[in-house]
Amino acid sequence: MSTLLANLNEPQLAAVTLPAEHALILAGAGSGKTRVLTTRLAWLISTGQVGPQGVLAVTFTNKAAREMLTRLSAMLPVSTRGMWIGTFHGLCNRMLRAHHRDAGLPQSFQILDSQDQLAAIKRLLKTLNVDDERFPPRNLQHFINGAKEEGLRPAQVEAHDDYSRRCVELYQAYDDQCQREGVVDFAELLLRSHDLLERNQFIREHYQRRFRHILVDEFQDTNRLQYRWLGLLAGGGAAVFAVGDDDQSIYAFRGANVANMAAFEREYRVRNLIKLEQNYRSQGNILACANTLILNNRSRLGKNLWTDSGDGEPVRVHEALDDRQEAQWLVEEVRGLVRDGWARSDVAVLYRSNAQSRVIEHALFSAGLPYRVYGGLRFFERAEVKHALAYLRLIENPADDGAFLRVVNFPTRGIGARSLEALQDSARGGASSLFAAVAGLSGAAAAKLTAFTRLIDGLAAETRRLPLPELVEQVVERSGLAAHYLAEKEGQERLENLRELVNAAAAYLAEEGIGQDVPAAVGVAAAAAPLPANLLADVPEVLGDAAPEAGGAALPAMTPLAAFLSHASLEAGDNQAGEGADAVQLMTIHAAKGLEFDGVFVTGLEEGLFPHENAVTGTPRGGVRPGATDESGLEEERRLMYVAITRARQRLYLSFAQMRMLHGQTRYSMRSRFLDELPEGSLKWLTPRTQARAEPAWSEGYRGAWEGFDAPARGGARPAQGGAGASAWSSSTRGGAARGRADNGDTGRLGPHEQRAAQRFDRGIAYRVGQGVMHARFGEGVIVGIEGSGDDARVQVDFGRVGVKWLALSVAKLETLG
DNA sequence: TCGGTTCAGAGTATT
DNA sequence: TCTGAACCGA
Repeated sequence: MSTLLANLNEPQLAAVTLPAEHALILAGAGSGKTRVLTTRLAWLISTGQVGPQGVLAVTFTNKAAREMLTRLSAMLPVSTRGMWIGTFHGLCNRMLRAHHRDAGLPQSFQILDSQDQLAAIKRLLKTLNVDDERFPPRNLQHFINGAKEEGLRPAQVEAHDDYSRRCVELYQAYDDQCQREGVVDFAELLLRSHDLLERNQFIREHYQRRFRHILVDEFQDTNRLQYRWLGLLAGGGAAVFAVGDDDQSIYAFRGANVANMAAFEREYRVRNLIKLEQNYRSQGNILACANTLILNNRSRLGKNLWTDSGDGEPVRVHEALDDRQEAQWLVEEVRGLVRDGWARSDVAVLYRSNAQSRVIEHALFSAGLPYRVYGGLRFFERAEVKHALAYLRLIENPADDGAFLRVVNFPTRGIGARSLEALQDSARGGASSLFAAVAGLSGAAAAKLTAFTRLIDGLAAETRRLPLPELVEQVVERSGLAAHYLAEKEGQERLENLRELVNAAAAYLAEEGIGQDVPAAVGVAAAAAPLPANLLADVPEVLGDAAPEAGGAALPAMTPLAAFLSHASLEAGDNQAGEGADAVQLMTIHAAKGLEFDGVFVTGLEEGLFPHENAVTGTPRGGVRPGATDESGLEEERRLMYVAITRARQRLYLSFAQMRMLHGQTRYSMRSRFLDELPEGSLKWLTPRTQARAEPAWSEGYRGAWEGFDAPARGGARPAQGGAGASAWSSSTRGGAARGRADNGDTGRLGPHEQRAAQRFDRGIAYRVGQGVMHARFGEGVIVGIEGSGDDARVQVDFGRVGVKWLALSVAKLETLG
């Protein structure tokens, strides 16, 4: 015990040892959140307040769940097997497996990942002859998932017009299709589990009695449905211990509802609110930047990070001419760090959007610096792996039409579109699965299709006695997949991935504690083999309550194969590229959340990119509203910046470029407003700090500037679309009231940005960004930047094909146009 | 049925 | 500019 609680700081200790009541822990970045969570768990158990079976701990990612399990077993001499620690989806899956009948699901229902779901929707639209131009599958997927995450079944979705009525119909048809085929999507796992708890008093009370303590990680990321799910579980008096950080809420776009934190505090009458503000990760200047920046957000619960490790180095800021130069500079800095003895893997390069990685990769590659890009295709998402899984799914559940269509003609068996159309017609007529409909078919196509179903039947029968890894191996061989990739020129890697799938099956069994000698296709309980503890350990207990006389042997059990398939859906695996190597780490800021590095580069700090244009204008969410600003979107971007900054332990670089290739066109942007929200004293500019920022291109001011501006006849002279990133502080300075020439210093109700811009204007340069000009030698151009004043004044002009030039006004002869 | 061409779209993402 | 998906011809 003493070792368990040793070295906790005061608020950490207070949180860990709170009484069995609801609590909200506001855990700042790097404040030891995971430690508090796991130590709380360990403390509750080791003090005998609750047994390992009496707690439920839920996370968002498998990684976080694994970490919690690992740390917990290091702290406690207790087997974590069978404990309810996992992701929302994993735990819901577990619950649905245990009560599949009550949940209205077949014993071995399969889980659709996003890819599968989209395919299912496309298939549905085709079957129903729906115009997929009017109802794009992606939109429908979004609509369906959105509804489910709000806890809404089709009947409960409000539809006020024909279009949304049709969407609701399609939602219903999609759910029917899933039900027919015995599959559930990710959102359905949660919703089904929620509905089960809500409707079935017996099951609900069982779990309410069982879980006395509910611990939730990353509470700021919960959506409404997850909040309600927790509510049902906690309804019997469990103590909810919610840990989160509203300042790190960066997933609103995928349904996260930060308001759940405030709602929790209110609805659960939380009396224990603890803030963890001591940061053990970053040095002072870095924290000062984070703290000062986030003060610009209005909607916060409020928190201020501190450290006792000193100021450390200043935060370095670099301005580059363009994206390539930014990357080049970065490469030089990294080289310097490596020379100084840094490991490359201690350095991370962060960016707002994936597209930005290309230029950086190019520069790193050219310099021979090893790097690793996070994200991308993961193991179980690979085409060849999905193909193999589709065969396995058919063995487990022949009604899975999605799996059927995926592999019926892969490798090719001469089964073309026409045969499949005939089959689909027949299946529709008989309301049966495609697999079942094959039997009723006649003609030339029938023979080939029958050969396919025989293959599957044969595999199912002959592999029934085999342990899972051997089953997988057999399927890879006899499906023809192995031969197919062997014959393919570039099939080597795919073949290796298929071999890896066999290993993954073996590893899965080992992890779940299922004996390797258990036949894969035979129900685990029926075979009297050890239960896959994580999946079924509590079933007897549940059924024991329901029907004390029912013995465990009568249990409907899931096969190791079915269990492995759901594992494959729920955990997509890593993208293995370059793992373990000493390489510079490249990733989006989103992907960096939760990680930390000695050195961090945050790149592309430009208006339009970061904060991202769409977030600021509220597009496409909420429709295109040019010129509008979206405060909540901007605040989320700022939190993203906060996350980025707080990844760094020791050294932080912030960089931006004056122009950047975007969508094939050169874009000019102002530096990000976030840079101007950092405390000057904590920064060190590596390049001269230029003057004021202007309003971003898409703002009110942008339109003001371009109105009345006649684009030069030669299209090339006009900056690329949205190009006058540096446009128009001239008009925006007056809050958009009077347009045109800025001629006074009325800065009364202006924000800091506008004020600075207005001051700049007072210095009396008669040019403005966005202004068309004519140069004797370079021709027509557009001003994209202004610097200095008086005799030192320079303007940056885009002359289209001629290029972008800085011109000193005292030297260059410019004529204004328009 | 494959392979080339064309076209649109290009923000962040876990399960 | 670059990518992925859809489409058409052999």
